[in-house]
Amino acid sequence: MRRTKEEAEQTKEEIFQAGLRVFSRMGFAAATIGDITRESNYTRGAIYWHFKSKDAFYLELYERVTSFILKLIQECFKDDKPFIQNFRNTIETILFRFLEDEEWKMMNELLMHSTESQRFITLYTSYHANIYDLLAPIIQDAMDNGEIRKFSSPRIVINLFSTISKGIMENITCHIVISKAEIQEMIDVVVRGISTNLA
Amino acid sequence: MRRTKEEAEQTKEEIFQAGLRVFSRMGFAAATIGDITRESNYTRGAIYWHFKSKDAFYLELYERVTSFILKLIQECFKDDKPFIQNFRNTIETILFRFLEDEEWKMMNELLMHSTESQRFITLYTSYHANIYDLLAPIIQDAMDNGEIRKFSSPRIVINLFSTISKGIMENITCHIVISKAEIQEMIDVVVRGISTNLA
DNA sequence: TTATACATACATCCTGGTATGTATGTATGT
DNA sequence: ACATACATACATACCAGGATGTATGTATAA
Repeated sequence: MRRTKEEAEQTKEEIFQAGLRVFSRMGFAAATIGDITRESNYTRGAIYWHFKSKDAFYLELYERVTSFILKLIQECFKDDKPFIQNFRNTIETILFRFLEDEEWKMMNELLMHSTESQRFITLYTSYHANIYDLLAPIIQDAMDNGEIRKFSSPRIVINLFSTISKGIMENITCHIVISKAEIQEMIDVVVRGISTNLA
Repeated sequence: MRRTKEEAEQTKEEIFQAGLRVFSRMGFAAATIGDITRESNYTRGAIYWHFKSKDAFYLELYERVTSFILKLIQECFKDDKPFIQNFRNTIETILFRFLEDEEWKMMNELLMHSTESQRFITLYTSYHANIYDLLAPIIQDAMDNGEIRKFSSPRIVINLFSTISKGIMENITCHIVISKAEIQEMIDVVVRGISTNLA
């Protein structure tokens, strides 16, 4: 039953991939070792041979994913093109790849730990729909008035609205931003970005 | 042991509040009914009297919180001031309150289901620190060059970078945005916002 | 008295972790 | 070259703890 070193490496890799899928799909707490065995077609023995515990597994996976993503960002900014161009390129690369590359998507979802349970995504979607119904006409007016630039849909502005709110909240939760002044600077950027004329 | 109707309502409210604290702190999967009993000083019997199941409890809490937040947004946009002013005001209100009002903070964290486990927040913080170390000098250069506006710290731009990335990713996950064109429009807003000159 | 508003006790299931079994690669002495 | 001893790479079985949900007990409002 003993495999060669290469085979064992392969096994660990398969378990890794299965763990990635499971954790990104279900979140850390909801995911069980049993889920990973089913996803990987290996047994608990294999998983506990390669990883000390569920925590350790998650940590290793997390670290691996972060380092991978950091490397990508690093490479995106390596060119000595103008900053703005690099900035735009990097985000586009990250996001377009998120649309197309399933593994990349899972890696990022793991980092965001935002889909704690797929079961509740519909909840959030409907919440967002409510926000949309509320703000869409207001934003449409503002676009028609020429107060803000004309976007393809009010949804763009609404998404920016919720994105920036949630993003800053999460920064606060993780003790990254704390001052009101900083918050205002970040809001200013978006306001300036959607305005027709500069402040 | 039977209470009056008002007392029962009060009990349910206390359980609600305790559930809010527990779910926002630990996430849905990790939180247990036992945690809520300890937080509320009521027993499992009380909780299962007022709520059909753990799922049902969470759903009711979620709905209650979303409707509360929606109402606040609604009120913020009620004034017929210029849109931009309302927009800025609303986000500021939401975020400043997030800094100051503990219950408000918990309600939003519940919606974000972003703090699945407080145990791992340090992980994310350190990940963010790595991104900071990587991008801070690049952004400082761009500010010095006059390529982008001078912010109080490179952190502002970095936070915008990660905020917008994660925000759009989550929109994709929840099937809210899907086209590349929409993504580009959103990125454009931030790029325009940080640029020294308009596109 | 009866429905209510809980508290208590219980039944069942599931999870993480561990102990054990076992087949096989691999290093080593001869 | 080859037998042997051991480490490795898992699979299987098991266990203690804890989780949800339910059944039951009970005091009291109505």
